[in-house]
Amino acid sequence: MEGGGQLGTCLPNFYLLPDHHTMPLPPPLQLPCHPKLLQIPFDQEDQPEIHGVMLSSDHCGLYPLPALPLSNSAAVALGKHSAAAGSMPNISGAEEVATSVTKAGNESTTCNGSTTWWRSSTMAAAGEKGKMKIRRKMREPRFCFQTRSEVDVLDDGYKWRKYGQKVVKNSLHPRSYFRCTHSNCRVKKRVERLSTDCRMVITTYEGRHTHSPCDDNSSGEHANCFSSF
DNA sequence: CGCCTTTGACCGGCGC
DNA sequence: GCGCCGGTCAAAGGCG
Repeated sequence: MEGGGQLGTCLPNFYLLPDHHTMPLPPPLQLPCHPKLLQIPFDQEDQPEIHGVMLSSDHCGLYPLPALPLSNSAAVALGKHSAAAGSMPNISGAEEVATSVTKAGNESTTCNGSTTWWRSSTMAAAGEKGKMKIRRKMREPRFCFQTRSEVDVLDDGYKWRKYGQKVVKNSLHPRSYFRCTHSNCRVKKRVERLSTDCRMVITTYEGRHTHSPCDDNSSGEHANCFSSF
């Protein structure tokens, strides 16, 4: 399964967000190694939307989890507040936390949006193939980050079921497709290794969880359960 | 026995 | 229109 060696959680459960709400966060990714980069994919050109935070140095905790109703400002402030407040011990300074937004079609190959990722959900919703094109541009929020790791699949507190693996062009390593096992939760993630550096793992989340991580871990393995969503 | 991974087939979008 | 490509499905087998 997933989640080889886990690194100890080094992040608090709460961050002060810019709108002055104290938002409980899900357990951070428990990375077996150092995440190097958290990229922020975009959304539609007319609806730019930040989906994550880019971290430029080594950290042992990230919060790209789709359960977060991150607004644009929230995503930015998440990094700034947490770093500046010194609540993330491994973050050396706020200046190392940056954000970026790219637009559709300008994605890096590591975060490249699929052309049909929305198919199953929209097909189910539409009930017929002919209506798919109408919904073509509807996108789930996505989080993409890059991690240096020996294991392919990082333990982010959620339970995933692998539903496919595909060798993609210009990549030496196959891409794996996962779906959240929680009922009524359609969050997906893709995991692949960089062809240029096999130590780097690219993880892309699509959608937002409708539940907390602890819903998937009733054993209480994750002490940082958040209960507000 | 239930849940998981594996893997080939299938489908639709997109570029030419 | 055709072929390539990425994403998903679903059957089969494995494992606890």
